[in-house]
Amino acid sequence: MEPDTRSRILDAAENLLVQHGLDGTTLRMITTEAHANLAAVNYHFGSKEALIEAVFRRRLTWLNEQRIAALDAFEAEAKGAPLKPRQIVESFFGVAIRMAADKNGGQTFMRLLGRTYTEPTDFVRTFLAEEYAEVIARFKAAFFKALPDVPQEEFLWRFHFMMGALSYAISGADALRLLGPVDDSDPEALYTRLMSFLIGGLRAPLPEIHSQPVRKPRTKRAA
Amino acid sequence: MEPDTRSRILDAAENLLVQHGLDGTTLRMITTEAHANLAAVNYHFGSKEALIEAVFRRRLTWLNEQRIAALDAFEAEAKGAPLKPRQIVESFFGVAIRMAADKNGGQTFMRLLGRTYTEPTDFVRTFLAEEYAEVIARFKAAFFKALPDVPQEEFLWRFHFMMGALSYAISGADALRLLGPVDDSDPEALYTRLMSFLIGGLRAPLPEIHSQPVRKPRTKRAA
DNA sequence: GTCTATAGGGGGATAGAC
DNA sequence: GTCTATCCCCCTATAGAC
Repeated sequence: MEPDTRSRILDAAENLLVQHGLDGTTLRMITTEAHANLAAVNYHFGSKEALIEAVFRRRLTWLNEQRIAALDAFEAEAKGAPLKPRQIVESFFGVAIRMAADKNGGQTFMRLLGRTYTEPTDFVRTFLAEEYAEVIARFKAAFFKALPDVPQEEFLWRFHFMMGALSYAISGADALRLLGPVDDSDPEALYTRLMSFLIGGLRAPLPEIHSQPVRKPRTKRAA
Repeated sequence: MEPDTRSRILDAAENLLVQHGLDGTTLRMITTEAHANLAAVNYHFGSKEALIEAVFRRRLTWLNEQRIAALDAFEAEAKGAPLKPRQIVESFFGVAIRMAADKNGGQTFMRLLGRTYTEPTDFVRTFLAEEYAEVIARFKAAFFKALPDVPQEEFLWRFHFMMGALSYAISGADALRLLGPVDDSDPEALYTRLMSFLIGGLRAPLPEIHSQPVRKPRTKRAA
């Protein structure tokens, strides 16, 4: 058992949030599992929302630092030349998959993070945007430099699709089991599989988008 | 406004569920938005869970019928020959993207479906498994026939990753906006982009998985 | 079929003793 | 820092009038 109440509450909240979601997890569930008193949450964190924010920040800050460190290392090695797409993908998604393989909470946390992107809760989105601002800027720049032939908008979509694949790779094990019996116990295999898929998607032939060539002229608004 | 109370409740529930999740949506919110009485939900559906199930089944049954119809059409045309991967992907994911472009509820529903896969609520998973059983069997068979060189386990993972990309394509618009300003208003462009990405991922070079070569002998269970 | 009213339980937050 | 006790709110579900 953790030494201090605060840490025990964070761990319990992480575990319960991934199972029951933000609204489905109650302070009573959390304090019971943490062997703490109900009032302890408000004493240590101030409110349920503040506790949830602390759960995310605890590991997300570290994750994004790792991502930037990985990118820094590749860029130092490249001495100003563009990175290979594989290196950028590795820096962003590889680090995440490796964290997801860490039984010491990382696994739980990454599942929580994965399901949170599709749950648009306002206060969560606000601090996620904060936490991600720097890492997103760095990776966009690296990708644009590495793939100058890919239109920026196209790349943003592909990055988004890649996030979806990552999310399911980590937190969609239940959906996966809908498909049939599979072995999801080997993180190394998962890493290899996902990287292969992501790079295949990223480097797919560019589609021709026959979109409206120009934004439609602004007409009177419909009622 | 819809003619009957029952339909109004279903529509209101769909809208609210996608925004607030299963636990975050209350019967009061639903009946208020539907201009119905609080007791109407229990009269028409029996319980909150039964209402949620009705919301899913109303459109999911139709969606999966469309998927199977699309596959049937391609298979009739192929006269027993394996389909092209592109045709199978089109049948499964193309139909979904097209439903997601339908403003008449399909859009909302597909976003709801996308976020539900990563929310493992027991009673939802139960009826989703039911609704998907047939379509999954059909598509697995078609894929295995089309790509006999891809190991089945590898394919299941790729299918799973593709589901993740689809989910984000449809319901992750908020996460996408974290990345920067993008135009997500053109469903045709989204369709083209996603298909290109999915097929790139599906046809990526097979990774070498250095997993434990044989299932470990069954040892005594740990405590 | 639709309403009002209410039962019965559980939620987050806090006051105040220790 | 940690506890008990409690406030006040909102939840789902249902009984019973219309």
